[in-house]
Amino acid sequence: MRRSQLFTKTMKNAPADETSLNAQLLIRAGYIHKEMAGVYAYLPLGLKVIDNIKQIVRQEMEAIGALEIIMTNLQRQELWEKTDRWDDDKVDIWFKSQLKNGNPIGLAWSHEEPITDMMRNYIASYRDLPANVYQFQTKLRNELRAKSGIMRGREFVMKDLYSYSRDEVEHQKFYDSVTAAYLKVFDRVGIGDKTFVTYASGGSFTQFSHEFQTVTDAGEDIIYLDRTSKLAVNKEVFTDEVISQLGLDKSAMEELKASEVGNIFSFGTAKSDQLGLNFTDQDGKEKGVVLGSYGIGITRLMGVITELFADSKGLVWPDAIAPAAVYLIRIGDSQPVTAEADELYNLLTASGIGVIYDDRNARPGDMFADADLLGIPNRVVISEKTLANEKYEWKQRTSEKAEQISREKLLNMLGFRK
RNA sequence: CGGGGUGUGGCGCAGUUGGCUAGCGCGCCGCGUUUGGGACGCGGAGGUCGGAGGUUCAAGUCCUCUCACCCCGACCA
Repeated sequence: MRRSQLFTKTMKNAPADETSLNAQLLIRAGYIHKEMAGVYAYLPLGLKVIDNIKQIVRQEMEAIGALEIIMTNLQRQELWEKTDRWDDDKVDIWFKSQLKNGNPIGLAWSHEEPITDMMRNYIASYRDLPANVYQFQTKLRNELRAKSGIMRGREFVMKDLYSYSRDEVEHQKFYDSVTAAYLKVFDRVGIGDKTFVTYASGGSFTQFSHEFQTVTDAGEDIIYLDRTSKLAVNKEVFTDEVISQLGLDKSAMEELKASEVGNIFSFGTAKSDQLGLNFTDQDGKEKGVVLGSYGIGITRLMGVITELFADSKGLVWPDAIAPAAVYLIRIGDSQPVTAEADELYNLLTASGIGVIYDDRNARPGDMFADADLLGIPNRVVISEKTLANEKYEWKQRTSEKAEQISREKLLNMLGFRK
C-alpha cells in the first residue's frame, strides 16, 4: 500500500490511559483503535497481522483434517440451560439481550453448546465420525475488569475447534494431532521457543487440560517449567502429587510468568450426553460422541507477540505475520528517484510481496522513525545516493546498520518470484 | 464487585488561597527556508475544562450526584 493512502497516523505519545505495552505501541503505530475499555477495533495494518496469523492457523487446521465454518453470535438460552451454563451464577461473563418478543438470547462467549447441538443434524452413525470443525469468531465476554490491552478484552477473536470422535482412542489421536499442530502454529508465528505445553486444570471432565503458555512478563499466569522435557505445569494444579504423577522433578522447575495463547481439553461424552449428541456404532448400539475443544486466542496472540519482540523504537514483527515485508522509503522527489521507487513498488507488489511505500515526501527522519515504529521487517531506501551507486539501501528492523545491496540480492532475499 | 486514582483542543500536560480573553509541547492549516534519523521562521485554526445540578458578584478551581477511564485485589472452560 502507499503510505499516502493509509489514513492512520503514528503518534509519539501513547494515550495516558493505556498502560500495557502492547496497546500503547499498537495505538501509537495506528494498528488498533480503542473503542472502550477492553474493546479494540483493528485498523488496516492491525487487520493484516490478524489475517496473517489466521492464515497460518487455517493451514495447520486444514492439515489435520478440520473444516472451517462460522457460527452465530446470537445464541439460544435453552442450549445453555441443558448444560447448566446459562445462569449468571454459573458463568459470570455473559452478555445477554433479548429479542423483540422478549425471548432471552445470549451473546457468544463460547460456541461449544451451539456447535455440538448443530452437529446432531449431521452425526447419526459411526460412519459420520470423526468430524472436526473450527471457526474464527468474535467472542464477547463481560469481564469484570479488562486489562493488558488486547491480551484480555471484552471482545476478541478466537479460533475455536471442536472434535467429535467415536471413542477415546480416536479422540486421543486427534487431540495429539492438535497439540502438534498448535506447536507448529506457535513456531511459525515466531514464538515456538517460548511456548510450552502446560498441564492445567481439566475441570469436571478430565483431570488435566493442556494449555499453551508463552513465557512473558506481560502474562497473567504462573507456570512451572521443566526446560529439559519442555513441559510446564500451571500453578493452579502445581502440587506434589501432580508433579510425581507427571514424573517431573520439582527442584528442576522454574517459576515463570506466562500468557495462555492456546488451550485444549477433553469433554469425554459428558457434554454430548447433556445435549443429546449420539450415534449408532458398528455394533448397533447408541453411544455418546466424544468431544474435544481447542482454542487459540488470535488477538491475544498478536498482543503476546507485540510484547515479546518490541524494542525501544517500536513494534517488531516476525516475518510470517508482519503486515508487509518491506517499508520502502523514497528520499526526495526528483524524477529519477520517484521513478525508481515506483517501479520497485510495482514490481514487488505484483509478485505478492507486501510493501508499504512511503510516498509522502516527508523528512527522512520521520520516515525512518515510522519504519521502526511500524515494525516492518525490511526497510529499503531509494535516494539520489543509492541511485548513484546503482544499489538499494537495505536494513532489517532488528539489525543496527544498513547495507547497500544490488537489486538482485534484494529480490532474492525477499523471495521474489515472477 | 472491594480498595485507590484520573478526566482541561487529535495526543501529552500546566492552570496558585475561586478573579479578567483558559495556557504550553507535539500534531494540524498557510507562506517561506530546509531535506539521510522525528527541521526552522512567521502567520493561523481548533476547547460546552467528562456530564447534570448547586453555592457565589464571579467556578477549570468549592459542594452534591452521575458517567467514563486507569491501577491493585477478587474473578478468569
